[in-house]
Amino acid sequence: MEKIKFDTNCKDCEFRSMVFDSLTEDEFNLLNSNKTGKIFAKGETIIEEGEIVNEFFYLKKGLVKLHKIGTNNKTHIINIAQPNDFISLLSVFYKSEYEFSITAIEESTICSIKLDFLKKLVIDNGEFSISILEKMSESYNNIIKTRFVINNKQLRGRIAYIFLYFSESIYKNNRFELPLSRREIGELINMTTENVIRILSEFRKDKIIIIEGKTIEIINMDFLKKLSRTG
Amino acid sequence: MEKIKFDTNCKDCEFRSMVFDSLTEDEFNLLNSNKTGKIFAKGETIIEEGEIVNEFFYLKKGLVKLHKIGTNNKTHIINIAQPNDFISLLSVFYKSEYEFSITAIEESTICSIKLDFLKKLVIDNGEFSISILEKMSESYNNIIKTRFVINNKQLRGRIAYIFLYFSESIYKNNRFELPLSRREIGELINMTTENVIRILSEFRKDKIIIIEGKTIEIINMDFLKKLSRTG
DNA sequence: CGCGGCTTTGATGTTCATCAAGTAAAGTGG
DNA sequence: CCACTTTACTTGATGAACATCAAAGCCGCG
Repeated sequence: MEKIKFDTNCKDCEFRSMVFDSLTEDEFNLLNSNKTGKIFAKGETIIEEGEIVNEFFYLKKGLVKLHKIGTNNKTHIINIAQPNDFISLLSVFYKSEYEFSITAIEESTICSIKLDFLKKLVIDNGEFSISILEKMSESYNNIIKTRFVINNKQLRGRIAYIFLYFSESIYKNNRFELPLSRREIGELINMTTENVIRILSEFRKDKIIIIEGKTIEIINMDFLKKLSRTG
Repeated sequence: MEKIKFDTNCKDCEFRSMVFDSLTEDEFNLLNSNKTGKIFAKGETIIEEGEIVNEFFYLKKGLVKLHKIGTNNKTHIINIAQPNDFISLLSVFYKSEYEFSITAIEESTICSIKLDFLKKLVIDNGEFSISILEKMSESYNNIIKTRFVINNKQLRGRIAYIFLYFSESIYKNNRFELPLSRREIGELINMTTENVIRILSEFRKDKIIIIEGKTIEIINMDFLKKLSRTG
């Protein structure tokens, strides 16, 4: 089945101001005709690890996870990407194959540009190169820093950290719907499903959060913040 | 005390073929006059976390560690960089301050280029931009992959992995001198000093390695490889 | 309506960090 | 160059944190 194509003019896209602003009028029009927009349903695979890189993707709307199967045959989630993230930046310039799989965890709109065209833009337009370098550094740095922070915490601290992340960085709300299953949360912050659930129950009993299935409401924000800081 | 300056013509540098090859004759001559070479002794700090970024460093010779203090106040080594690595690439295009400290773990020759000049090269020369993007992707990818692999192993597997890394990737020899103390090895692969020592003793007793102070010789390579694979 | 995946709780065992204490090695100052 | 201090290395004992195993309820979906 053909994917639903999403069609719009890049002029209306918030991305323009972020990176593509340095493009000339001509380049911008070319970009417009070289891009494709697609909508992926929750759970749908966008990129499979090992696929040949010939397009460059960015996330316009929705939420996706980057993941990879470890040597122990268990899936690990490396990162959650939000709108405006360049989700395939991590492989594009280095490898001919994607290093990670990418899957939608909410309905997501993905725009893609042919890699050759992107490279041409980089070669032709110096300001644009700098923008891409900055954006790429930022993405990579965030991933490294986040992994670093998570690994420095024990389980309770990791749950606190990730809940604050959802609340503050993604949903900007004390109450939000978890886009991940308990198992996926474990995959994201390196712990077993059982322990995710156990700590959730503990937090519920201690009146730090209210749980209604996938909906989480943070009640004692201070406690979570303290826990996230100290580990 | 002024640092020893190391002076040579970039024409003779192996780097040229790697990245700077795409520069024009003029740009290359400018590079030559904009670069400085310095020699750092073992243990000497090259960059301190938080310092302002205004130079771009690459490692011509030697071995350095990238490290950072975690929330638990313990030092963690993020990466070991080898000759030809662009050791400050990770912060240059994103932040105005370095994210990590960098310290020489062997006598190291570091070449540096003023950041403004590097940015000018990127803007002016499209092919060079692509080289930098590729090199940067590679560095970041390696770090993420290595951290991923290490965290998927238990202690014995981590030691096996890191010894194979020293033996195969750095020293190309079954016998090598460890550039890190036992504590630093722990900082690199996330374990306590005591457990590093314990597992070293265990490997010695099981005739997998011979230890003479800092010198390690791998005897049972197959065992180490198997251990490194399975965890 | 039955099957598989997700969730939950409890019991058990393993892995690893922490604590303690001692030896060896490497700087440091008189 | 020697006494002194500090840092690195080593081993053992203990306990905490966490994974694993087991069992059962729940829900959605074909």
